[in-house]
Amino acid sequence: MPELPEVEITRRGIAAPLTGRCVRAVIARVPRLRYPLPDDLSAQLVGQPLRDILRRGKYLLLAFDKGHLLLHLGMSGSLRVLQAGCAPVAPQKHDHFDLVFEGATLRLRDPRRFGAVLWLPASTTANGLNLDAHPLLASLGIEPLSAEFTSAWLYAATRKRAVAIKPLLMDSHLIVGVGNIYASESLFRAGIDPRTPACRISLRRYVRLVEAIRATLETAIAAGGSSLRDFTHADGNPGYFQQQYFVYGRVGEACRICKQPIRTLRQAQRATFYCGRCQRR
DNA sequence: CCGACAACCTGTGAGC
DNA sequence: TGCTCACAGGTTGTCG
Repeated sequence: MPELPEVEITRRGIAAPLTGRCVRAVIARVPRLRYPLPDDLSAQLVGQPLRDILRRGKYLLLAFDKGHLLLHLGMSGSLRVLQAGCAPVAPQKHDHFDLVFEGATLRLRDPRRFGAVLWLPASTTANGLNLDAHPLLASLGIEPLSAEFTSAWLYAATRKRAVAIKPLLMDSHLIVGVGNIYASESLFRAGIDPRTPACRISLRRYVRLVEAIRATLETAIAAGGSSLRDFTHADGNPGYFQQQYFVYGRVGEACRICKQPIRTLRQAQRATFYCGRCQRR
């Protein structure tokens, strides 16, 4: 499920009720997700107050004095907060991991188990601040909502890339957080055919693409922000939202701009959706 | 370095 | 109803 907007919405949704609370217990029900779960999490976390929750790409980083707990939601992961005051909620089949705080529990559900829970001790994160020292974070690309993400940067970064622009947008070593849905949506907004080789796109068109990526992500965050309260509902779904997509999942339906049917194709084994009239090479 | 592909895992919906 | 298949919002590792 989660691309950058969903992860950011999750971050905000769980930070509000959990920041400042102390960890009481760690409950791991399944020994491995994408990687084996660390076996000493209780020793590291119990008694520690949660200082902050950061996001880098699609990774969430729960900051404690002794290090960071890294969470990734993979394809199917979600987090929610169970308030201690409410009736206890029995863990379901795919509820693999609980972080029990004083007064509330953070619960990770992930049916496909492509997600991750890792412990990054402060000692290996170079004075506790430089998270980029961890191999999973070290090779991550630019944050698309940062000031550094500009058309000039993207143009320069793509001069020698013959690959089609759509799979390139999804390459987290170049840009983080843009997944299969928002890559298609951004290219539609920018009027660019998803098959266009990245090196053949002009600076002018990259100006439009960078604006489109920002608008797409920010619109999605804004749409999800209205459902933040769901993160603390006892049995609600954790704040993901129905959004009006321009092209994603709309094969055969009329383009919202020109009424031509939306088309689909496969790129890098992923479905791409686009409008053949509104988007050009 | 670049690009293409398989792999990880479970659930769901379509078609027979 | 039950089977099989294709596909699902991510990332890594391997190969040429």
